[in-house]
Order: sequence, then structure tokens, then C-alpha cells
Amino acid sequence: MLLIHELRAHRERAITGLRKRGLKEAQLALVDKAVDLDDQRKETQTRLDSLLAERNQLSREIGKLFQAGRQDEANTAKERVAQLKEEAESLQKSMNEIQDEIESCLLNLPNIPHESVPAGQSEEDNEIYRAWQGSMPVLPPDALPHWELAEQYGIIDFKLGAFITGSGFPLYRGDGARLQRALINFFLDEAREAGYVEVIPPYMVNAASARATGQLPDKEGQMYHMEKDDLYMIPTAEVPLTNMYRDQILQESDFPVKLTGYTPCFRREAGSYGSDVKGLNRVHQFDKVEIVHLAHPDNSYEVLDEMLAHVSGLLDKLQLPYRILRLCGGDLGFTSALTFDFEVYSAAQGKWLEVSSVSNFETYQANRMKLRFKDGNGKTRLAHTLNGSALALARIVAALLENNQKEDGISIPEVLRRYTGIDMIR
RNA sequence: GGAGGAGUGGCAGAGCGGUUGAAUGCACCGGUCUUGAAAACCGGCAUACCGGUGACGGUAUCGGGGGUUCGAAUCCCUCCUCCUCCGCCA
Repeated sequence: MLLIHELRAHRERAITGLRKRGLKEAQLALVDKAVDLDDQRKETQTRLDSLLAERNQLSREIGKLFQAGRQDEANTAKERVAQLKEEAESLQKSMNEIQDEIESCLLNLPNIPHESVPAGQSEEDNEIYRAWQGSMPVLPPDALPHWELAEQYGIIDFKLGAFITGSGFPLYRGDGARLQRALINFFLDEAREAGYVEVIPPYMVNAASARATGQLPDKEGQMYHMEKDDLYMIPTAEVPLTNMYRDQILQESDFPVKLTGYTPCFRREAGSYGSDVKGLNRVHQFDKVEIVHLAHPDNSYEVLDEMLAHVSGLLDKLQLPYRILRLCGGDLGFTSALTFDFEVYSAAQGKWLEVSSVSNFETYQANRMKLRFKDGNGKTRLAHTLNGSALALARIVAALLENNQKEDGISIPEVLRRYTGIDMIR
């Protein structure tokens, strides 16, 4: 959530930034509306506060009058308080309405993009931040896409998953399951060695948590919701991990807070269709190791670089061709100020698949969840939150299968062999 | 799922209708003392908002929400969480 006093103080910067996202004028108008409403709020609060102050004052006097046995005077004062109370109630009501309206304006305003974010409408306009310099995999002439390899080697069963649950819920078995587990362990070990504290969080969260990281209200339809208990299946470990620090005030010396967690991720992917959804390209349940960083505002962009380097390192070790995109304004997530996507080349499909998204949210999430810290002067300030996939499994598996297929099987990357115990899937 | 108990500041823990935003202790910060440290002593130490250049003043918050009352941390209702016992169970 954007800060109202920032919008007030730097209106032009906010508007210019939001324009980069391609927001329509009607939505941009929310900025001015929020500030106007906040003016009203201040005025209302000033009046309300003075009414309440008078009420408190009188109440104290009534107490003394009663003790002194001066009933008549006390009763006169009571009448005055009753009158104040009525006025205060009506002011309180309009104050609440104004505040709800401000909140709804702010909830509908996305984060202001970082200055380096290129303008643009859609993914076509994303900037290639780092292109792949290395060689591309050379495939055998009869190379197959991963969904056919999966069937041929009996390692992923899409049909059975669909039978048990529904489409988009793959079932991994044998070496396929083993490969999943190997990747999870590899990613977690790498994260731990990079100083991230491993966490196993709950896989369902309440509405307050989903709101804090920004999944609610803007991604409501994308989460699985357990109506009976009003809980949401997590779409990413980002939600529970970041919420570990909701409503907290850290000490400056607590930074950096580095967390990692493996969780399954659940996404409804409502509205998806077409060839994008074939095989592992887009599924409702997938495994992911996430890294989360809580950082001091002064160095959060250095932290972002550090995270990019970490993710790059993973892909280098897996020997997968990848490129890094800097998302344009139109493709940028609602809550993010700057996002880099990692795409891996899945050779048999001839497609770049997104396997990681690394973002700095600056104070946007922190403001929603009231995640603060005390700076050197003892002042309370909002922290910056960052997170990234390191990495999302399903598509990594797709690329590994396709890129590493040989005449006699699928070779396992060197770094994974100590986890899989095998060097080929046959 | 059933029965009972409890939720107060960073922690511990008083208060149970009226200058209580909240005693006291611990922790923490500053000072005095000391060559230095400890001890002792003195002072400070919640969050958010409103008004004010500022000093400062005001309002709200004692798990969340609602109610009773001139006045609520204190009484009532409701929800949540934790603890104990019973039931069920990986």
C-alpha cells in the first residue's frame, strides 16, 4: 500500500511512475482523491478529538462532583456530555467512512515503479537485462517435448494427476519424484550456504496474511480458498515467510533478515489457456524454494543484486541456458517496484519459461503489514521487503528433461547427482 | 468436538468502574560515581494519528469487534488465540 503522505508530498512523481504502468486516467485520479479525502479526514479528526477531549474533561469533573455530593451540578454536566456524545458519534461515523474510502483508494493503487523500470504495455516490452551468452543445447534429431519424455520414461503422470484431482496437478513418480526431491534439497542447501535461514511455514494462511503481502484483494481469484475455515492455500512461500514479521518493529541491527523456505504452491490460474498450459508449463500445484529478504531501505537495491546473483548461480550450476528480463511497467506485479524475471530455455519446445521472479517491494508490503524498524536516531521507519524464487521447480524440470535428453536417456546435471543417486533417467 | 481457565507495555507482573497510558521488577538507553568495569544512585524508555516552526497540547489503543455507563484495562455479548482435562487421531 502506498503511503498517503508520500502521495501528498510527491504527487507528480507518483503520477509519472504510475503512468508507466499504463494506468488509466480514472485510476490515476485515485491519487488526488485519496489526498483530498485525507484532508477531510484530518479536519474531521481535529473536530472529533476536541469533542472527545471536552467529554473526557467533563466526565472527570462529574466524578468529582458526585464525590462532593453535588448531584445537581453533576446532572447538568451529564446532559452536556450526552449532547457531545451524539455529535461525536456522527463525526466518528463519517471519519470511519472517509478512512474506508481512503483505504479503498490505496488498495487499488499499485506500487510506484522504480525509475529504472522501462515503460511498456505487456511482456513484449520487457527489457532483456542479461541475454544468454553461452551455447544452446544440441538435441538429438528426434527430440521430444518434456510431456512426451515424461510419459516415455514414466516419471510424470499428468493423466493420473488429472484423474485423482484435476488437470494441472501432475503426479511425479519413480525417478521423476526423486528428481523433484533432489532439486528441492539442492536449492535449500544453496540458500542455506548463502546465509538464508530455512523455514517450513504453514501452507495455508488467513486473510490478514494474504492482505499483508498483497494477494488480497488484487489476486483473490487466483488463490484456492477454504471457505469453511476462511483460509487460503498459499500461492507462494512469500506469503507466510514475509508475514512472520507482520506488525513488528525490528532493530536496525536485525538486518538483513534472510529467510528461505520450500513449499508447494497452489494457483488457480483462472483464465489461462492455449499451448502455454501444456505439460509442466503452467500447473495448479508446483514446488518452489523461495528466498525472502527484509532489508534496510538504504541498501535494498544492493540486496536485490545479491539475490539476482544467487539465482544466477543456481542456474549456472544446473547448466541451463537462461536470460534475465527487467519487467516493464505494464508487466510489473501490482505490489512490486522492480522485478527481474529469469527465463530458462526449454529446447525441445523452443520456448523461454519463467522460472524465477525477483522483486523489491520497497515499503509497499511493509506498509500494509506494518513491518518497521528503529533507525539509528530511534525513529520508526518502514522496512523494505524483497523476495525471489530460487527456484520454481516445475518449469526447471521441463527444461532439464528437454535439454538433457540423449539417445539412451536423460542425463542428470552433475550438481544434482549426489541428491538423485543416479546420473541418468533411463 | 466437549468442559474449564487465561489473554495488560520488549519480558515478568499489579490494577478489576473515576487524574491509570497504566504500579513494581527485569531488560534496554543516557548521566553521576570509577583509571576502566561492576555495584549503587538519578533520569529516560509503547504505537498511531490530529494541532503547533517548536516547546508542547490533544485523541485513540490493556487479544479483535460490539454493548452498558457521564466515565471501561476494569461490567456484559461475541469472535480469536493460548493453557488444562476428556474424546478422536497422524
